[in-house]
Amino acid sequence: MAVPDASKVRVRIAPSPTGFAHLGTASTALYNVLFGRANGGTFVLRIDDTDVERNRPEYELVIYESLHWLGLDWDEGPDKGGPDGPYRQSERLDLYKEHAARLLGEGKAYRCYCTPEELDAERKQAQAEKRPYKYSRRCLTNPPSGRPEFTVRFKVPGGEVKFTDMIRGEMSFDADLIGDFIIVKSDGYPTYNFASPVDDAAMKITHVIRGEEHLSNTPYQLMLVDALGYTRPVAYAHMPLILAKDGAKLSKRKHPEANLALYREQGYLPEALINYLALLGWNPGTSQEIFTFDELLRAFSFDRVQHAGARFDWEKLNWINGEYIRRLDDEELTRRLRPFLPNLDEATIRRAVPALKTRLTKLADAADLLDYLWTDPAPPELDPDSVESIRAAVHALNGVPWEPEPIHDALMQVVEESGAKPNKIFMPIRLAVTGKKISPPIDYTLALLPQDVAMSRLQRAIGGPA
RNA sequence: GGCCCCGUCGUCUAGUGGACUAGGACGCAGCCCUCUCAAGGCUGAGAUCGCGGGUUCGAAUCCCGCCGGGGCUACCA
Repeated sequence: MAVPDASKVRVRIAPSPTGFAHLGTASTALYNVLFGRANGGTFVLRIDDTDVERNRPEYELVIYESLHWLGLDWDEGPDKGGPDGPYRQSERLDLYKEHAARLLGEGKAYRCYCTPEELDAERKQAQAEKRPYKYSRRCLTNPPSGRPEFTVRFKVPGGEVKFTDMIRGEMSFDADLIGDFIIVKSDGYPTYNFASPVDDAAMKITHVIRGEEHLSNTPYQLMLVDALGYTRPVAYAHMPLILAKDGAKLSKRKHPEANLALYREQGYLPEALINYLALLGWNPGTSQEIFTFDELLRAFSFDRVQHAGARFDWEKLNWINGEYIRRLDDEELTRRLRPFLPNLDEATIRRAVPALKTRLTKLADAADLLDYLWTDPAPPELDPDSVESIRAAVHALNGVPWEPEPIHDALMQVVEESGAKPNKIFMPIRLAVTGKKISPPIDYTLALLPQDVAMSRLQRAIGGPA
């Protein structure tokens, strides 16, 4: 979508450090970066830490790490600074207080002394009478006295609130249905719907790109923007939600796949995750599935973003990740595999890489495939034929140069002499050496092991020297 | 309950009134390749386009109603 005016595009994400970094944060960040970069804009990271109860400073670091890992770097943020800092809402309290005071002074907001219990009772009664709930405005006309604690409520002007959503088009909400809502909590902190538009305005955010859960928050925020005399953002974009397999919104509690750290631990490539996330809720209109970041940048546009939530699907992610792994050159795969194979030296990993490449859906799988290199498998139960096969193999392998090709030739000799199918000979060897029925081709499997180790495992399997 | 968003193969989706016997991808099944497992190649199954009414010569596409899912309705964001 074209940018309507000449002013510099500024986008932002505003995660809350209330738990591990969320998949949705990555997705929102991606779309912000895609739109921001394509329009030569600035990407701002703001930390929305106004929930004193749930905030934890260490989670802020987790957010940084996850975003860096994905390559979604920001231009301004708490750690980098920038012209519109500070970028942590907990450090901008004075700003919100000023704005609240202004609203109070102009009669656009008022103090509310109602207790949570009283509010709850109001709400319950409305529900019992089957009438839509709106705050009664008791404290606007007739506030109780002698109560030290108060919140600040915005006096909702009502009317129709319209705005442009780059995905859904022209939106319109009836603000007469919205009750006076709280903008400053009794602890002095602003609520989300107050701090967010104030900061977006102060930070000159031109395009607000966020999850769909904020669609109905937008009229709240726009009324505040208007009341404060700020100019509204040029446009919004409310992205479809990422749903869990069961169709529910991805929650940190119920769905482990919401945790961004999981993908790094499992060995998903950041570029593969990005690719998958881009395709969740957006499509290029062509059959292309694999994109470099630059291709994404060029292809992305909000008018091809889906309106409905999309379910997260491990299978598709696995396939994309496998595609990316297969496209890595051997050197690069070796490098990326290193943290996942702490028991192996780099040379061994490098030798294993060609066989690994087509067998990995994620890097962590490599350990399952190669663990026979650092752990002795239990000797297998073998029938007499298998014992015979291994005995013949031990003879044939004796003194053979320890490389896949000579090993292969020697073993094929055994196969031919036995007149049996190759599998009859190879499977017992595989079992004896790896303890598993599945491995890369037997010659590679053997060659990766030091010759003496391989030979002793074979001998042990047949109960002594051949 | 009220307001808002949404509804095409199991999943992600193409589709904007006739080229739709509804296309692609993942997954699934079969075959080929093959020492096992993958990767790769080929083939196939899989969608009464949520349901019911309209409009039209003609509807997945337009209109209405219903149903279903999700979001907001918090001193969470």
